[in-house]
Amino acid sequence: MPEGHTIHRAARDHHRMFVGQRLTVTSPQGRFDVGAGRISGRICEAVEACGKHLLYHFKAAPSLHIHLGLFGRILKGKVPAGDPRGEVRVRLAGESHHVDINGPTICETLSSAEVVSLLSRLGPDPLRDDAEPELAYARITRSRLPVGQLLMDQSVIAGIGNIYRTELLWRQRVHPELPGKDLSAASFEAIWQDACNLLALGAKRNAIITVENAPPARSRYRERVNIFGKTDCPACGSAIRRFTLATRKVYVCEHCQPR
DNA sequence: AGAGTTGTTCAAGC
DNA sequence: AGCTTGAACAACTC
Repeated sequence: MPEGHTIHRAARDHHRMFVGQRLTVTSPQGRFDVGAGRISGRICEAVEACGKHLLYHFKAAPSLHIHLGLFGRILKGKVPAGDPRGEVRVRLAGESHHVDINGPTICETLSSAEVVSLLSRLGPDPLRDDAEPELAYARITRSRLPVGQLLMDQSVIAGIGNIYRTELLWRQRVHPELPGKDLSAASFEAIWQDACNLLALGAKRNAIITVENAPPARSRYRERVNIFGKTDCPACGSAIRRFTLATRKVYVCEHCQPR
């Protein structure tokens, strides 16, 4: 479910809901230690996203660090909250709403020094205004690895996942197997700018949308994409090739994305 | 019902 | 040092 747009959307929403409030933090299954009031009852000062990482900052307490991984979910409801459904690692309850974090791969507290070290190992995030894209381009041109792999590396760019990497490369007509060191500055610029726009659109619409003039969503799965999971190229009609890159399936139109 | 998946880390080895 | 591979973890849709 989550690429960067999901996490940023949640961070904005939760920021609005929780900042300045005293949060009740519980761990229904007891699989996350919030014991001894480490966070519980503390004032929420900020909610922040960087790439796919979500951070809740508290007054005079460690931060809560969430990473949803491949399967994690964030469920929101009004207080009073009902019984937790599924693997709810942590529940955050404010005055009017509560949030359940289901099945995250990371759910932990971090000191401020640990927060700094987490953020420092992430690459620039197209959805953050403090992003420095030059750092990403420097990393890319330093490597012979395929661009399609580098775009998925969170220490190169934070927030891009498997669908966005496929779609960005198709939209900018770059072959995923192009070695990073051969990516032109112009192509990188275009990919970066496109990522900024698409991720922002995704956060706004709560769905990955990479096609122009997307019609309203019909099903629950609301993603609207060009070649991800498809068999034919919408631009030229030729067959889409799929193969594994960085342990994930990537799609390419060999005609529109020449090597 | 079972396969597939919008992710990451770690360790070991080349 | 740069890179590759595999295992482990998890929730939901079709």
